[in-house]
Amino acid sequence: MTDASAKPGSLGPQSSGRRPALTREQVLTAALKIVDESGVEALTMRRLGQALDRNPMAIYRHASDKEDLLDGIVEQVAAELVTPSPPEHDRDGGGDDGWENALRRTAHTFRRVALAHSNLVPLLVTRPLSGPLALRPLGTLLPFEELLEVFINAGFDNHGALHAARLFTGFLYGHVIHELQERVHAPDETDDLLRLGLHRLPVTQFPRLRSLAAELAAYDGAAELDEGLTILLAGLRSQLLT
Amino acid sequence: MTDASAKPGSLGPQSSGRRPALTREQVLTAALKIVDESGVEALTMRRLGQALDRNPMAIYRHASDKEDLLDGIVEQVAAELVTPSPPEHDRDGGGDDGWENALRRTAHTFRRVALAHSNLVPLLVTRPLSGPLALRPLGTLLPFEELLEVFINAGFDNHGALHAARLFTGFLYGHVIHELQERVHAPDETDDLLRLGLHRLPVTQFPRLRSLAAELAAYDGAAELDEGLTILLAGLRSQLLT
DNA sequence: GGCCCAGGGCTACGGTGTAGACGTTAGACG
DNA sequence: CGTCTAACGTCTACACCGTAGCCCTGGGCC
Repeated sequence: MTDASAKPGSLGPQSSGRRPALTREQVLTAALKIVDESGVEALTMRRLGQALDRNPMAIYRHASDKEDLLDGIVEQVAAELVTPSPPEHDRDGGGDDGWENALRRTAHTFRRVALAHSNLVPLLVTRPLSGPLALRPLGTLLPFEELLEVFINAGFDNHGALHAARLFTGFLYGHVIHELQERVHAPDETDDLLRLGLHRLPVTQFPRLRSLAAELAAYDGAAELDEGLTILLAGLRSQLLT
Repeated sequence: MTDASAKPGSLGPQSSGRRPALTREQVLTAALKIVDESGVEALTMRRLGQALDRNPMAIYRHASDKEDLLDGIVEQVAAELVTPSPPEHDRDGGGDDGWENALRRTAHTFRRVALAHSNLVPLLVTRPLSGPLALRPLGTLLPFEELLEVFINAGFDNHGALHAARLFTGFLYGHVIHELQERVHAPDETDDLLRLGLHRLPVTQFPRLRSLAAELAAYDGAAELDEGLTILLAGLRSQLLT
């Protein structure tokens, strides 16, 4: 051990400095970067250690597990979803259909964030399944709490609000899943059928899908989200009036 | 066909008789069994080989990849979703709101199948993200094609049908994800707050969620699905009338 | 001073997916 | 009949994975 050649030092002068010490946030940010750039399967303890210029095992000081690491990433992204400004006192004014606009904004924010971290979407949607709701990282529950608030302020009772909130987040999940599936197959092909790869589908089994080539080609995520919102909000509104 | 009693002695180092040769379906069935019983993370090439009493490498003759294996499993479960009886000629009769009932049935079937393979749900929801729609295993597209059929017969135009089908499957995804999250934490505790683990949540941050303990405790999946359907169908119906 | 202990480094272990070469056989075809 | 071929199964080997366990170090505490 006398040989303290300090390994891949390559840093500044050997003598003094200990490096400034990692924080959980740095770890999570680096991990998220890897996922964003190269996909979930590229997120490896060794690669993450490399990105942090630390020994892979150092990570375990800030995340007990790889599972915990993934939870942390999701939680960090979930933080991008919480609305920064609590519209507290506008309840008196036009609180009439304000809740619908609030939901529209929430939906578009969710869409934007999800698309900005599209590689993370599988985790975002799937992590909640790893355990009962109340044991999930608190940060991931905050957006849901905010939704509940919106619905209750809109006039739903407890049961209705819980239900509406579930319906709404389910809708959001569904939307991004579908939108991410719309990746074009061969962008240089002119014919819609070919460009989307729909020619692969047997005509007899998939008459409907094949005939939708034009619609599929003209996909517009934001518009689709809005249309879905219109339908969903109509349903919720009718529920509220009874 | 599942009966594999054909195995002669199941031993005899290399006695003589050749075993009846594997089929892709057998491989997928065995894989699905492992997933159902022990979770996705337990599905390992070696373990699957063991379950099939074959060398792990034999699997690669029937699935090019582990990815392909997973796709195959999902496809097999998707086959449980296709409605066996095509109601062809009842189009004349009471085609009025028949489509709503059809959707209700579809939804409950989906729920039943998803809960029967709850360990597979993450894959079911997530696999579609692994590539463009038209490149997915055909079997997984069939339920979608059937949905399109329903909506078009109900009177939606191409665009509307595509949209409605996406909305509907997104709703189904969302529902099962939420339902699976309702696993009770400590079933022997009498107080709802404690039993659900909600006491973990800081009161100041989660007033709404905590106050919903009773509702959360009384969760009924089928009922929730029906309520969601009511809302969603109301929205779709109003869309159809315009 | 003495102590503690959080943060980081290193090695090592058991497990993973799968490439590649090799055997064996059932059936096609002359 | 013999020969060829393609499918199926086996084995070995490799690179990589998550992480248990132990050590060292330095700054804050009494």
